[in-house]
Amino acid sequence: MAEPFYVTTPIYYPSDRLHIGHALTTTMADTIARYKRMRGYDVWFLTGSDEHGQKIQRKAAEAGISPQEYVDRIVATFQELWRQLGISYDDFLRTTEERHKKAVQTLFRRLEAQGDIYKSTYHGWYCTPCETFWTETRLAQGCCPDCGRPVEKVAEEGYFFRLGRYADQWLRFVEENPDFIQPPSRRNEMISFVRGGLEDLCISRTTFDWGIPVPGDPKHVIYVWFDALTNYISALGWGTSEQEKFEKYWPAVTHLVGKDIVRFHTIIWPIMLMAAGVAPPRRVFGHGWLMVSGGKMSKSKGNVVDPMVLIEKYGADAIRYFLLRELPYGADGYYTEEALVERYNRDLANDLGNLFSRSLAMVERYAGGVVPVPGPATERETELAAVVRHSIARTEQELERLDFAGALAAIWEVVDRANKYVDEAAPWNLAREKQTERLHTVLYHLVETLRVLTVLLAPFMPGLPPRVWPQLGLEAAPQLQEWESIHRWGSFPPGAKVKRKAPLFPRQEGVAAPVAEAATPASTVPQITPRKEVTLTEMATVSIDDFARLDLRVAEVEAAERVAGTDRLLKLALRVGEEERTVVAGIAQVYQPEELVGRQVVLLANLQPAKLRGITSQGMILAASDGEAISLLTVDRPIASGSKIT
RNA sequence: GGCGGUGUAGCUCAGUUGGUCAGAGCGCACGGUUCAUACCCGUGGUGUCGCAGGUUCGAAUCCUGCCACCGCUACCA
Repeated sequence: MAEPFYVTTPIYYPSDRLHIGHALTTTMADTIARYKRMRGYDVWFLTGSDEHGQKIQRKAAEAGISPQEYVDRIVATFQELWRQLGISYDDFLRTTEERHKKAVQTLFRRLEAQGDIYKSTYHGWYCTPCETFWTETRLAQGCCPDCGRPVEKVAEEGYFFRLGRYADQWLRFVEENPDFIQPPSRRNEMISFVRGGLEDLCISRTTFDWGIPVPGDPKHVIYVWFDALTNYISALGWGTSEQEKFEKYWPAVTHLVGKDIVRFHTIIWPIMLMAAGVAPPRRVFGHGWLMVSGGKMSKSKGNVVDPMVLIEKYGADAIRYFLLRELPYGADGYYTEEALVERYNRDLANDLGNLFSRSLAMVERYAGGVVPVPGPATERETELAAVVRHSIARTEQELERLDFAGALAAIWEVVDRANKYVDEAAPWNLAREKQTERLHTVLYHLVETLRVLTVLLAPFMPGLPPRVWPQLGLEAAPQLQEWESIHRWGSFPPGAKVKRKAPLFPRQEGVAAPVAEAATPASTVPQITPRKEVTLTEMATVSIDDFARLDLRVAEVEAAERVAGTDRLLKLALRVGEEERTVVAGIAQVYQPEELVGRQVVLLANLQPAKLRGITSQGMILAASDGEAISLLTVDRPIASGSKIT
């Protein structure tokens, strides 16, 4: 019986599109889910959407549609983002689903029947300009502590959950389970919060009706946290006649949440469960925020970063890598596009991608593309193997504690060591001196290192292995792609045919380097500087060899159509000699599809394929642009399709 | 206001119980190499370890005070 592992993200609120911060939590969850699957766990990965509440109701009304229709539309964008990011969730729970509503009502009835829920009146202080509730204790001379203006006393009839009754039980639980709340700094905060005394929690509202009705009192709807948190068990079938999933996966759960909602997950949620006689979750991890210019992302600050745009530009793997690499354990990280490009170029292009590139190039050049039989290992190989072994152990450790940045740092120990190994072993010298056995030993250890790296990186960058295995000639050897196999150093089968292809992560050129600011204070969030236009004089010169690396071809447009939902993109079917290519081009504002058919255009044929709007674009059509006008490059007189441009 | 935390090279940060603990990565400078995506490898400098006292043979590491910054302080998705 495989050990169960259940991982969840928060269910996101579909009042708006998701931003890069949501992608962070979900990417973390996906990475740990993929890792645990590779380790043989029986994994269940849940995400979803929290669809009730006043804000949704209001937004839907503004849009002139029903709340359900409104959330249906937004949730579709969620699911599209997760698809593009490669999120491998097993279930997507929507709180408007019957299965969820039933579970919430069952839980409500149960707690009410045992006296843990009662009807009373909610009192609080409300600052109308700030739209914020305050408790008595936090008021500054009876006024709003934020703006100093007077506050209003508000009272509303509501149902209350007896949180306070369980404070001691909670403290005992947390004491007996020191790893329950992570990181420890959050744990301490929560403990001191509970020690300060727990008040009962108001869990219903009467001011709107887009929600789950209170059983037997439909004037009230069940409010936010009682509704939302229950998703973690309603999705497993809790409280129904079909709750095998609940029995299997609960409470072996890891809840991943942002630091802003740690309290709800570590205090309210476990107490709801305790009251219901259900075991509390095993682990709640509160990660930091991804900060952007101006602090936390928010629509009003206008600093929201759309992950979809970044995925189109840099690829899902690169975005996942950045998100996972940039947040030190439990702390905040900082996003700027420059930081993203710098990470990308340094870690992915220069170090990792280039290691694959140079290694495979040498196997092709010095061994005819066939992985050779290694000779006896020397101290160099022993040391390389030791670094690999250490890195694997550390990666596993860091992943268990959800330190993704630490795990990636551990993996890069191998990347760095392997690059150094190439330099020390200098295969080009061995080839020149005809030290064939030694040369074969080095090449073998290089490809074995690439294999291990690919397995290690699979949970982080799921798009990588499918691109790498064919290059290593291992696409038909699934057992060598498994996690367990990397514990057996030297498993790479000699005789495999490698096939070097385009760089895995081509360098991102043309984005302005970060402006060197003198002594930026540590507390200052880096500013996002607009992308700089590169002028002629600023471009570095290239050699004729650099130019020769571009495979430019004449292609004929066979068909063209607009890409639905965009106003700039055209999908083109091209004939390049004998070959057919699909290319997406951003020229729809200037060119009509029908005027392009039959024309000859210039194609950059060996550009790394990219997905645009879900369509894989296999190359790029060249065009001139002065910022507004666009003019396609074409040939001066007709010539055979597929002709090379030199 | 209350509770907790942080302050170490230009930047981001490691530094268990006090004695090679003054470090890593990035950036910068110089050198090497040519397999590779102008990439990789090596070498190097800078720090009064927030400030001021104290304990100790000895403190970045313990104690006190001060300064600065951050987190939590309930019904907000």
